[in-house]
Amino acid sequence: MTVTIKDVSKDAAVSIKTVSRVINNEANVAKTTKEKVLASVKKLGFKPNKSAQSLRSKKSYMLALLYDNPNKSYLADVQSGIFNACKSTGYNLVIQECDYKSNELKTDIVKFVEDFRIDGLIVTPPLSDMEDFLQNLDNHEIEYSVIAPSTRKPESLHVSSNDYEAAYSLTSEIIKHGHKDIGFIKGHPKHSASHLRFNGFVDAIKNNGMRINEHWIKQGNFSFKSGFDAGVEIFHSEKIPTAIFASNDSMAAGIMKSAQMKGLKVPHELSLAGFDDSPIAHQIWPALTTVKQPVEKMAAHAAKILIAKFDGLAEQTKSKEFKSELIVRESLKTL
Amino acid sequence: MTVTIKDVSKDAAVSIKTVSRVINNEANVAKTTKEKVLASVKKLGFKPNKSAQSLRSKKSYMLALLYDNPNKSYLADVQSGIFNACKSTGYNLVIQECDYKSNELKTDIVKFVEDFRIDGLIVTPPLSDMEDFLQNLDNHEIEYSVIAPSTRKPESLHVSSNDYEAAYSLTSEIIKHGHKDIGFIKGHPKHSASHLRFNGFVDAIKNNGMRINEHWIKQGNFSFKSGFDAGVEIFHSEKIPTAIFASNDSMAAGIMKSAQMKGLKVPHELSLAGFDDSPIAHQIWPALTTVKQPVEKMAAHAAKILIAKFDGLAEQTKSKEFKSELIVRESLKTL
DNA sequence: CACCCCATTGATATCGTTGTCAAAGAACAT
DNA sequence: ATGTTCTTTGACAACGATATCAATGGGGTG
Repeated sequence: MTVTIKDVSKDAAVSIKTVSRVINNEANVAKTTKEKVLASVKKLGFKPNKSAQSLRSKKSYMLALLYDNPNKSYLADVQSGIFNACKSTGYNLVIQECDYKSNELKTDIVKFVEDFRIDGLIVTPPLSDMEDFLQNLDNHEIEYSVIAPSTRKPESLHVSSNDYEAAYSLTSEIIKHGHKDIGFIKGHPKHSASHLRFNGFVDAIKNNGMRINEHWIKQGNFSFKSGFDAGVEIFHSEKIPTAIFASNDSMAAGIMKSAQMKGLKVPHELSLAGFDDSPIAHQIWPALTTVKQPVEKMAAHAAKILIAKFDGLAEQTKSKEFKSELIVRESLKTL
Repeated sequence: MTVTIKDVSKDAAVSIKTVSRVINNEANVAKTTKEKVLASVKKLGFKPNKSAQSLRSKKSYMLALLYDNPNKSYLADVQSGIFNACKSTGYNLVIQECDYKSNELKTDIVKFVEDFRIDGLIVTPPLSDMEDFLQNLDNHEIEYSVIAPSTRKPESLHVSSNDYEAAYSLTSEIIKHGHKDIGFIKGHPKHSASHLRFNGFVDAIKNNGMRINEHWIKQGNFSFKSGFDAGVEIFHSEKIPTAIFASNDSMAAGIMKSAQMKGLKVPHELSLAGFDDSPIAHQIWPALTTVKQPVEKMAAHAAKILIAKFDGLAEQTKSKEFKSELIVRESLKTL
């Protein structure tokens, strides 16, 4: 038989309400009572029944992760971070794929939250960049935590990364290696990270007294293929850059493929840099110079602050910016 | 306010028990009554409260996915398949990472299942190959469905793939391309797929009247690095093969890296083949010849048969073998 | 000492379902 | 017509927690 709150109350010789108070860490329980109850809980191996708690307290103890088509390793890292944060909190995670282009997205998600009684959402790019989508959640009083949003009110829950600074310093690093002709592949235009990374690149170029060559700036969408296509275009032109900075690793890998097909040797004739430190970055040769973001930690924090808010731990409900790490690998060569 | 079974019963002018019968598809409800109730359910937009159902029926409606360190894209595919299968069934998924080497694994998982009242498990390699682990689940009357197990009793729930046949036909394909000197990198020894793939390779070689060169058979563990190391070893020897078949794509990519570092041109001087059709297979150049398994479909089926069993749908509770697809890409060249 | 206040505790109702069991009526056999 | 069985239905208890609200008692205040 499973142990219930009743068994504990009998063992500790208190009422079930007092046991409930103890396991919910409520105030106004005498220290001795609390200890007595905790001893019984431990002795009997009591675990509160989630369904009963949920039914009575009208909380589902479920978070949902909203995503639209990120790369699989990013998604896996995000999930893994959230799962770790949920562990031992009693919260669980469900995963919900979305279509950011859908007209019904807003209403679908509200319906989803209501149908499943989801307590809170964790929103990832590019949904995190859709101001009206987030506003709609606010209107329906749905709680959420955003990963890497473009702009957010200070009181909203969010985690961000220093994309601009990271792109700036990666660009500076490329320049330090002697490169003057540098191409750039932009990311998906709906992701705010795309713009931050591009701005970091542009400013680093300008602050080093160099100029942008528009022919070497291509629009991508974070996919391998878009990188490949951009590479084909660039290598087709008369003069080609000595280095290309792609807004993520998949696109950098795409460029590498197009370069190699063209017979261009990386890094001897072309240096490359990516962003994200995805698995592919070190599974190709030469390995990619890139920027590693603590995605897992960011996701964990996003979940943590959301749960902290539910549990009324105001002091732990702090949005935060995470620092990235520059990783220089073989694909970047000194000219 | 949310709509409850009581509201429906009032609207349909029946008892709550009858509504319950209808939404649970129980037998012995008159057709007209059923229609009446369903109309009210639809009209009011009633959704049963999971917590209440769960509390009363002692089912959690939660499945757990057990895994130990697969590659992220495999994990993502498995999850995605299961989530799709769960959709509209009312079941949810939690993800549980395991350490297959841990001594406490068996007891930990039993405890996990009991603590969280998990209804059933979906077990992936290499846990699916640990006969004693599965036996322990049987002993504790824990329901589960296994993905790609080595050997299973016919009455157990499992999905499998034709690893042996796929490896056999990929090897035959390599031979058809004129290769006689073929190396092989084995996968993780604890995964039954490793042995199936190796056996398929060996038999294809023998049935084509050729011989295995032991120097070109290396033990790997499915990781990129193990492939790279195996490549370094092989290319170090006097005579090198004209083709290498690695038991998965990561290792094939590792070999490609070691080949390229050695100055060996793929595929002109060395043909390569992998297995799994991971993203990396077509994100490197030349793209890998490989075998694609319908991982997502397999995982979905594993979940489906488990849920079908819970719901008493015996006829849908059928284990199944899935066929793989050979994908020939640039890394395999005719000699 | 009388009073009030606040901290602590418990009895009981309640959340929204499903399980139990019995009743009512239809159908069938004798 | 009567008894028996089967189908259909409902009243009410139960699942295991939290919420409400009242009771208790110790401590401080005038």
